[in-house]
Amino acid sequence: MCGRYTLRRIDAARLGVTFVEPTFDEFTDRPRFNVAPSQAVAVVRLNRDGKPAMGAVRWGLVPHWAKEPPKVRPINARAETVGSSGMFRQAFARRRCLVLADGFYEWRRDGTAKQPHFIRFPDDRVFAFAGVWERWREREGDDPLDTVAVVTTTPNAVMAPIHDRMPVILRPDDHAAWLDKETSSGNAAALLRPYADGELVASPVDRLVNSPKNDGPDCLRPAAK
DNA sequence: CCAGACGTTGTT
DNA sequence: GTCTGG
DNA sequence: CCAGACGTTGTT
DNA sequence: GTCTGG
Repeated sequence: MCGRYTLRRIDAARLGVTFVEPTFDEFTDRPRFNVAPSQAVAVVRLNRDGKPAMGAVRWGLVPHWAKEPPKVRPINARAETVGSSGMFRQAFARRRCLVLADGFYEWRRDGTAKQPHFIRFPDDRVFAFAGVWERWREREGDDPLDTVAVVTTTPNAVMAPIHDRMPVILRPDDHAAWLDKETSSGNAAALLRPYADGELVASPVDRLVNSPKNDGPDCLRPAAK
C-alpha cells in the first residue's frame, strides 16, 4: 500500500471499543484527510485486561530490539512474509492490531505522471486495516514508543487496475480473531487476503494529496478531467 | 562459533 | 530477539 | 507512497 | 541522482 490514508470520523460504538489514551483526542478533534507515515495513527489493540481499546501509535514499525529508531521504518508488512521475517514475526505472533481508516490512497502510473486514487466504502464507514505493532524503549523505565505497520496483500478487482498491492482490510467478524493472542499463526495468516470484490469503490482525486502538507477536504476533490 | 541483518514500494 | 551466512 | 533537499562552522 | 522527511 501507499503511505497515505484518511480517518475523517470515528464510530467507536460500532467498532465496540472504548477510548483509553488521552493522546487520542488528536483524532477526535481533527479529522485526517491525509495521514502520512511517521504521524500518529489510531489503532485498536488488546489492553492488559484483554479487552479491545483504542489508542494512538506512530506509523512506521520500530522493533523492540532496535538500538535506535531508524529514520526510515517499514510502514507496510507483506502478508507473505509477516510471519517469518525477523522484523515482524514477534509482532505478528503477539501484537496484532487494527488500524482505523475510512479510506486510502493509491497511485496509478500513467507514464511519468502519478494519478492518486481514493478507495473507500460507498457509505464512507470506518474500517480496519490489519496491523502489527511494537513497543520500543531507549532504556528500562523510559516512555515507550509504540509503532505500527499495515499488512499488504495482492489486489482485488477494484485495486488491480491501479496497483499490484493493497492493504489488508479485515471484516468486522474477523476483528476479534485477529486481535486475540490465542489465535494461531495459521489462523491469523488465513485472514490476510484481498478484500472481497464488489464493496470498495475507487476514484481519481486531485494531485493535492501528493504533498503531505495538504491535509483537508480538498484532498478528496475529484480529479479534474 | 560470531557477525550482521532484520522492510516495502516501485523501477529497471 | 532471532535467524542466516560465513 | 510523494516532495523536497542536496552545507559548514561554530554557537547554544 | 539519491536520500530524507512526512
